[in-house]
Amino acid sequence: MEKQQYLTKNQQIVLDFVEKSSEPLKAYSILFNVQKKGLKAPLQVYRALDKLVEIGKIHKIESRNAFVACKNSSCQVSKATAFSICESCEKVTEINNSKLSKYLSNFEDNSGMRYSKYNLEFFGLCKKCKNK
Amino acid sequence: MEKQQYLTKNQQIVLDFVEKSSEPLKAYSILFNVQKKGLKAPLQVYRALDKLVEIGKIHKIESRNAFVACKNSSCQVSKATAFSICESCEKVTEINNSKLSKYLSNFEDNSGMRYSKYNLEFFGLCKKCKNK
DNA sequence: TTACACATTGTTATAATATAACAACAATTT
DNA sequence: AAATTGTTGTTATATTATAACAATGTGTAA
Repeated sequence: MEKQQYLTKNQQIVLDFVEKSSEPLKAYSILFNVQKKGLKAPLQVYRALDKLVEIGKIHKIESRNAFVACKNSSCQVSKATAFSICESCEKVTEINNSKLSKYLSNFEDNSGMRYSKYNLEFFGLCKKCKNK
Repeated sequence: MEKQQYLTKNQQIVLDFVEKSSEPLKAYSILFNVQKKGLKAPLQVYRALDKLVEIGKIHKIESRNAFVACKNSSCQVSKATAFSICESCEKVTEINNSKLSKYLSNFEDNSGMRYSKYNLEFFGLCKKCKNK
């Protein structure tokens, strides 16, 4: 088989659902919601998510074990991600800041390691929650 | 009770064990290893870990669900953490780079959110694994 | 010093997150 | 068609983490 260019049915179903959501979704919440579409088992969802994360259509919010669709249409691969997370309302936003991504993509320390990927999560209070 | 200044017995046992390790430890691996010291249940370990993470003695590697002792003796609170992770051998190192931490601690985007905390994980191949 | 508040503990049970293993099926290449 | 490889469905199970609650400890203040 050639390198995959189209999404499989399950991947498309999962992606569609995640893209519709305004907030990060848990795997089992996705599962519950796509069961009517035929995905009955956790593995079907996890496999779709794995692939979607790999190709950058979906990002995993590691600190929350949750998944969001990538808002950045040019994002082909999930190799440089940054998010802001409100610790009160749990609102998550993908940060799209070229200065930041340039800074981090070029970051080198004295370990001799060259980094091919990073994930950054910022925490704080969003505007709304700050004013409560 | 006053704000805690000393670690409880369970917290000390868990911290001692994690500090001895050269690699990140999983909660259940910690549990298994401290059972002879009297911590029998997962919750006892998780509670100790929670507190130790809160006070900055231990950091959680979110992408690995694993815990490492903080190598930075001045780290009182776990609010600005950065790690390098080798995707081949899984070696994890805490990055201690004042430029980086200054840059990230002062980072602001246009969301109106001020960040009080961040966690950054870099991925790549360490020196050893690169030369294999 | 007794009583109160409150944090910590131990314990059992269970929830939530994620993967192993394998047989069946589908698509592509040889 | 045979070989190869990837995807699917399925069952079972592993791994990670928390709920609930009674018991115990510890500092503070009446």
